[in-house]
This record gives sequence, structure tokens and C-alpha cells, in this order.
Amino acid sequence: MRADARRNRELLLRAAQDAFAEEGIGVPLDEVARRAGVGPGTLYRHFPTKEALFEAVVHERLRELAARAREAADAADPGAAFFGFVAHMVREAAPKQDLVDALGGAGAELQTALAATAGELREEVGRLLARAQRSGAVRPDLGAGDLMALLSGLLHALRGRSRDPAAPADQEVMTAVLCDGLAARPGR
Amino acid sequence: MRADARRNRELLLRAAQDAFAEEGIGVPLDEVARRAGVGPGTLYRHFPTKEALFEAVVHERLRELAARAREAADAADPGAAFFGFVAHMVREAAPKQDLVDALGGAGAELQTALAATAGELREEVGRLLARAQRSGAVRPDLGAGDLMALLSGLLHALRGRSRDPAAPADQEVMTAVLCDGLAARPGR
Amino acid sequence: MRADARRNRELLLRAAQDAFAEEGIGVPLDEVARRAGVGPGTLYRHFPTKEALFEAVVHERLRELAARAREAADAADPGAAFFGFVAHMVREAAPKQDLVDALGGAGAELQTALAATAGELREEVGRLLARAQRSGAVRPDLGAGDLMALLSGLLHALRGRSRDPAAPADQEVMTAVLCDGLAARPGR
Amino acid sequence: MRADARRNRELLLRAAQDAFAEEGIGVPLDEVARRAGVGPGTLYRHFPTKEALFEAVVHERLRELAARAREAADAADPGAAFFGFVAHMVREAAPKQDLVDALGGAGAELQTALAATAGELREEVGRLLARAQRSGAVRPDLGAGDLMALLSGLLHALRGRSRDPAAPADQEVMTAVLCDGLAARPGR
DNA sequence: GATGAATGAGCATTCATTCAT
DNA sequence: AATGAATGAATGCTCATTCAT
Repeated sequence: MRADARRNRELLLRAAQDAFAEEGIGVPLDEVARRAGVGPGTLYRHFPTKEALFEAVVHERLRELAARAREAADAADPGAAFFGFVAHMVREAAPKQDLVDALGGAGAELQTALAATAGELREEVGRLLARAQRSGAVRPDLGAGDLMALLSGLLHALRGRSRDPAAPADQEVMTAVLCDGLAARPGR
Repeated sequence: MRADARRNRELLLRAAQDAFAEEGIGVPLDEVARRAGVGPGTLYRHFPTKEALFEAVVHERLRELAARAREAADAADPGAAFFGFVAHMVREAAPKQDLVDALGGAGAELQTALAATAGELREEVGRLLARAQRSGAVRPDLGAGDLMALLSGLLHALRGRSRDPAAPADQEVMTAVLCDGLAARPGR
Repeated sequence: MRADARRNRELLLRAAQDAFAEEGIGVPLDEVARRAGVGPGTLYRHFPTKEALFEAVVHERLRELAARAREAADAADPGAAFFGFVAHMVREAAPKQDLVDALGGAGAELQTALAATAGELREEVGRLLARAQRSGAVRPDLGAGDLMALLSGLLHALRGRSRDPAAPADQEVMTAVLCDGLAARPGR
Repeated sequence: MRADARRNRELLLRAAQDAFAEEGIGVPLDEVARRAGVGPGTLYRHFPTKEALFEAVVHERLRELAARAREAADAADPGAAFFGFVAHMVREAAPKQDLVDALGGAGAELQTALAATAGELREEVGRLLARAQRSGAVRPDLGAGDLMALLSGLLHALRGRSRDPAAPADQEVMTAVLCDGLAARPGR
């Protein structure tokens, strides 16, 4: 691949990251191309469909999250590792509309293409989860799929609220609610 | 109103309920009309804009939920009333993509028209919440806006999962996580 | 024809007169029906197409103008009769958008259907004109068609101006310009 | 700008000129595109709204007329310059339905966007007019707005007549009537 | 390879006309 | 005969995708 081609690919990915983060999957591709400073044709040379671009962006983000989960897998305190990762993931993903869209499953086609990467993240998170459950920090009746769904839901909730001035919502409190709900309850 | 008009209005509302429930606000009006077995002009006669139709559908659903919340307001046990309503709301609203869209605030314009009804629901829910908080059943650091957002998020999560066969998620467990997170924690 | 049918026909014509006068041929028929207090179906019972209704309205107006021209045909002073009629016609027709549309020939189909009545008016006006020309009051190089066109143009001009606050125009002056232009010029 | 783009822009403008000239602002954009041999999207690329296209066409025509008026402003004989311009304008604009629409003020929105250019023309014409009035060639009781309205009306009249074979009208005579009406009358 | 112009299917909405009630 | 609901073709505009330059 020529140097300028590689550079354009980078520019496009960066622009797409920003655009998708701000507006979700709804952004016109022309705007992505404009942000990247290239023509839409160039975009299509690198990414044959809009979904391919979207997937590329989300793929990268999912892998970053998966990597982070992997790092946390060896931490001394399984419970702290798990809840630390949850907090990290919420913090990182909340402002990325595309992740919210992707994790929430907007459009069934996305799922198939992203399934592998999403599965990878789910596996890593599942490992963290299982370890935390074995250590007694997290409720035992929870599958990795449930957890991913709950995270996706929280992200969605945070997205919606950031636009609605009439109903103020507190990211800290909402995350705390989720974490408390995930925690094992001593009395039970 | 003439019999055929009422019938078609019913058909349209029903078709719109189904279509919006399945696909959210994104469904083409022509498809709603097609599902109802009428022409697009007929749809227009009954609902002058797409938003009017969407609002009619969501309005009804929001009012049902608000009514249910009002009923619960006088129950003997404030905590049980609150958690019972949360479970009811999740059960009812989960398969309705439109409610998820509306509660999640997809598109600022919707909000203005539905704000009144959504606000009504929030108020009723807020009353249940406050009472449950005073009774010590629900954590005190939670606003009505937070709660609505969390519910909206959970609904979104459930919607997304219902389409994703690869990542099974359990509505019961997820609702339990939310409810446990909402509950006051004795030890704190 | 039943009494109520005749009455509805009257109501419709009256409503159409008003609506067409105010908005020209562009008014939706539903609005005409609404103004008349009847259903659109009733409108169609009496007038099989929109154009038929339009023609009925314009027909009546043209006949009134023709009658007025006929009255003026015997006046003592041919010049005064002619210019008096011109002023009358401008005064009457200026606020009737439909007449402006019809005389201006908006839509070729109209012309065919209204041709007979418009021709009748043209004939009467032509008689006034010829008499005034013979008396030396009006320039001789003017045909009845020219005159009708000029009148239609003046009406159009007055219509446009009444909407444009940036370019004030004076109906009196404009009519005077036309009349002076029509008058025979002594020096020639 | 690329060669093909410029070519298509030219084709579109030309097609729009013809279509607007023949049918006024009422032509469907799809027909303009069809005439130009391009898709509707291409039209949109060059002219983002229908009004933008209309304005582009009319703008050009108005500017040509304004330029012509400016040229005439320094002529030796103010009266001849004025009447010459009137004749020129009638000749040029008569077959252009769009100019008639624009000058006649069809639709208030047009006015805002074209107001500047139309105002420019009115100013230039007003200059010619004032000079001719000072020289005693043109009646003093006439504003620039009146003149523009009269011109617009004459154009409208000529348009209408060109479609009506039953009522022959003579452009020369009609223009002469207007000009004579505009001229100062010695005897008054 | 890059560019950006062209494409055309698709959408919400309007309104003259028809037809069941 | 009246009613007003239903029809559906048409319009301006958008945007993912293709293709000439």
C-alpha cells in the first residue's frame, strides 16, 4: 500500500471516529470524508460500504476495551478489577455514540459483522466477571451477555440524558446504581 | 366520526404501534400505511405528520404507564409498590422500540411534543420513588431523572438483546440487577 | 333540482368567489368546500372538476363586466364611457385574483373553456373601444385584444404590488398611465 | 471546477432557463433535471434548493437588465435613454415567465432572496426614470415602484397573449401604449 | 490512487378526484 | 343527494453508492 493511501486511511478512520462518536451511525458519509479532507470516492476505496467503515471504527474501540479487560484480568483484587473495568468502560464509551449504537444492536446486520470482535470483548469481560463472581464480589446469577447488555443500556441512558435538559441525570449515581446492582448482596 | 373512519384510524394506530414497536421511529410512513391496508393519504388525514402519529402511539403508552404508576401510589408497602412498578414498566415497555426511542430522547423535536406526557410519567414515577425513599426501601441519592434514564437504558438493552441470538441475556436477571442497585443498602 | 341542492350550489359559488378572489386558482378545493360548509363530495356533485368551478366563478364575473360594458355603450360621451369602463374594470377586477389569473391566461386549458365568455367581454369592450376611437378619444392603432391584454397586465401589476411593501406602487397613478397611453395624442 | 461539472451546471442552468421561461416557477425540478439529462441529485448538488436554482436563473437575467440600464444612464438624451430601455426590457423579458413571476412577486419568499438583485434593477431604472423626469420627457407623478409594476404587468400581459391565439395582441402597440402613458403630457 | 460529480431509490407530505356510507 | 373518508400520483429533497476524470 502506498504511503499516501495508508495516510488517507488513517485520516478517514480518525474522522470517522470523531463523527461517529458525536452523531452515531447517522452521519452522512460525505461529512466523514469532508472531515478527513478527502473525497467520498477515497472513502469508498478504503471502506466498501458505510457499515464497513462503521465496523472498522467500532472494531478498534472494542479491541481497546478488550485489551483493557485483559490487563485487568491479573489484578490482585478480582472485585476491584471488575468494578474498575466497568467504570472505565462507562467512562470511555459513554461519549462514543457509535459504541452505544453498536452495543445496543442498532441494525441486525451490524451484529453479524461485529459479532467476532464484540464476542472477544464479551469473552474478556466474562473472564473478569467469572473471577469476580468466584471471589464473591459479584452476584453469581449473571451471565456475560447480561452484563454486556446492562452496560449497553447504561451507555444508552447516559447518551439520551446528555441531550435532555428537562430531566437532569447524574452519571456517577447511575453508574453506582449499576455497580451496586452487580455486587453480591451479603444478606442473600 | 364515521364507522369506516374510526375503523381505519384503529387500523392505522394498530399498524403504527406494531411498526414503531418493531422498528422505532425509523419506519417509513408508507409501510405503516401498507400494513394498515390504506393509502398514505389516509394516514395523513388521521395524522397530519409523522410525528403526530408517533406521538399518538407513544402518548397512549406513556399514559398507560403513568396511570399504572398512579395506581401504585397508594399501595400499603411503598417499597413493594415502587419495585413492582419498575418490573411492570420493564415488562410492558421492553418490546416497544418507540417507547425506547421516546424515553431515550431520539431527536429533540419529539421531546417538545411528548414532553408533557413524558413529564407526567416522570412525575408519577417520582412520587413513587420519593415515597419509597422516605420508607427506606430505595437509595436516597437518586433523582427521578436518573431513574427514568436507567429505565430507558434497561429497555434499550433488552431491545438490543432480543435481536442478538449470540449473546443471550436474561430479562429477569437484568431487571433484578437494576432493582438491587436501586435498593437502599443497609450496610452503607 | 331540489331546493337544498340549489342552495348548496349557491353557497359553493359564493365560497369559491371569495377563495379564488383571495388566493387565485391555487386554493385547495377542500378549503372552498370548508368555506361553503359542505363536503368536498358535494362540491364535485355540482362541479365535476376544479376547473369547472373556477370557470363558473370567472364566467359570472366576466358576464358582469360584459353587462357593464354593454350599459356604457349608449352613453352620450364615447370617450368618457370608455375610460369610465376601464376604471371600473380595474377597480372591480383588481382584488379578484381569479380574474387576473383567467385574463392572464394561467393554464392553456382555461382559455378554451372560458374563451366564449371572455370573447363576449372582448366584443363588448371592443364596441366601446371602437366608438371611442371613432370619436377621436382613443388612439386608433389599438385592437380589442391589445386592450384586454393591457388590462390583464395592469391587474397583474396591481396584484403583485399589493404584496410587496418594499416597492410601493400607486393604483391611481398606474391606472392613469394606462389611460393616458390609451388616449389619442393630439400632437400625432 | 471539473469540466464535467461545469458542463452539467451549464446544462442545468440552460434547462432551467428554458423550463422557467416557459412555465414559470411551477416546473417540477425533476423535469428540469430530465431536460438537462441528469439525475435530480445532480441538480441538487449544484443548486441546493428549488429557490436557489430559480434565483440563479432570475438573478442572471435581472443583472443583465440592470447592466443595460446602467449603460443607458449616460446617454445624451435622457428621454430616449429611458424609453429605449423600456423597449429593450420588454423585448428581452417578455418571453421569460420566471422574470414575470419574480418581478410580479409570486411568493413572498422569493422576494427576500431576490430582493437585492431586484432592488438593484429598480435603482438603476429609478435613476433613468428620475433623469428622464427632470428632462421633462416623463410624467413627474411616477415612482420607480410604479414603473416596475407597470413593466411587470406588461410582461405578464404579453406572456398571456402569446398563448391565446383567439385574441391577437400586438407587442409593439402595447409597448407604445405604455410608453405614451409614461410620457409627460404637454397639455397638462 | 484520488477526486468529487452523478446517480437514483427513497421519504414525508399535498391535493384533485373517487366512492363507500 | 350529501357527506367526508380514501385514494394515489406527484413534489422537493437526502444520501449511500458508483464512475468518469
